[in-house]
Amino acid sequence: MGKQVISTPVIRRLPRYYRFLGELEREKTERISSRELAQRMGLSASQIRQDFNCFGGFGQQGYGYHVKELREIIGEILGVHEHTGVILIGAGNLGKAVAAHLDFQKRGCELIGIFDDNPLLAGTMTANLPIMPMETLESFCQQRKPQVAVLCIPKNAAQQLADKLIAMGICGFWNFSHFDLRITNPDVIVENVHLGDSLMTLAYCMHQREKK
Amino acid sequence: MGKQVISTPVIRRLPRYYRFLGELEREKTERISSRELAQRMGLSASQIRQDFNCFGGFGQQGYGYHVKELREIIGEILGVHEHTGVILIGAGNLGKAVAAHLDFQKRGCELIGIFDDNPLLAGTMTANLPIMPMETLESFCQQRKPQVAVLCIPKNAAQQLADKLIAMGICGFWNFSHFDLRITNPDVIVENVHLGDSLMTLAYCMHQREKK
DNA sequence: ATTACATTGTGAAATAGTTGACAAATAGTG
DNA sequence: CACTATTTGTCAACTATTTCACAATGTAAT
Repeated sequence: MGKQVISTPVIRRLPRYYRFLGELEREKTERISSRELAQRMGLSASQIRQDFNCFGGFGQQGYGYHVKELREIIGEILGVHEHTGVILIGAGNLGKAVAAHLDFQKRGCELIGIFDDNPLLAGTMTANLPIMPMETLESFCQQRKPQVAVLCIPKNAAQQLADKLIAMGICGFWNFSHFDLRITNPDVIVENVHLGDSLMTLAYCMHQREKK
Repeated sequence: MGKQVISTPVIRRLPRYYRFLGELEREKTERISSRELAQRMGLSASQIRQDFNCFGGFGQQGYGYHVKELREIIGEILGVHEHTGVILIGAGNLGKAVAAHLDFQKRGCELIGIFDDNPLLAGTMTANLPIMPMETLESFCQQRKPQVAVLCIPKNAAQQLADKLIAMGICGFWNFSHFDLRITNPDVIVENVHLGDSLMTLAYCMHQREKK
């Protein structure tokens, strides 16, 4: 059984499965069938079976899936027990909110440093970490070797900074700047969060709705 | 030429086209071919032509597209000149950041009210708006008739609040809570922003990368 | 143990989305 | 004006993704 490549749509559904299974676990549900889970998640049962089957299939015929076991397996696939080092750059409104709002540890990441070029912020605490000046970024990366950078910076600074960060050993970006990074190195992974695009999509749908 | 339905992937690309065309306009570029735009955006030229053609095609053979004109048309399609009323609920870290960080007006929306159930926040200003107590939400909706609610609240409060908001006339949600709303009414539009899922997807890709 | 029922895993069919190819049209040039 | 180089709009081919259908297998009840 050679290792097939998992398609992007499947990967993007995994965190959602993980979330729903967490809910079920909290509700003390021990088993669930693809049909029930499908109904709850608004998917088709066959899609769920197909998805799980990409990783080998962990159900039992005539029974369904063990909620706890299934959640653990998906957690393992997602790597929730990893400790990927993450730094966050730009401690403005959004940067602080991201640092404070998300539990990185539950998601296989560890936020180990926050940087901002505003000297007034240096030393203030966010998410139990002191905000550090940009001058210290390079030596920090040499010492601690973070792999992922969260970019919460204005769009005009993004590309230049990203290039520098790659030179410092960063190989993954969680990009909140309203800018699409041009990364030539195929080993560098970029996950964009374009909040503006998301809002515009909603606005489009709202205004289409009106027309009906 | 009957009006076909535009597929979701196409719609989701529109804001990105709009963004890139804005950049080109700022660079004083007057015309662009699908080939050049494709290269810049990392898409195929044929996809770009196909996408624009959903709305009728606004290029000129042998010339390409007028940047400014094209941007205006896409802006019109997206409804950037609309004034959809938006309220934001939950003025924590994330709520404040979203309110302050995004230019709603440029995207066809108008942020007209911010609400939070913490009485200590009542009256403090965010994004030029006073934070209002939740008790005033209903009368506010009756008067101002907002259509969209941004949910920046804990996941356990989300479903109940969403139901109430629908009863108050809200028909679109921009949902930042780590919870998938169960909305039965097909006329209500939900745009989820699951930051946690996005981070997990990145984490998955990072840890797959390692294995190679 | 036997039987009836439920539910998975899976290959095949159907649907959706992307890419390729080219005729038709226009721009630009001498 | 005639000719060449571009580039769109569009149909068809291709690829990816989802859904369907059902044999195989296990559960649960008697």
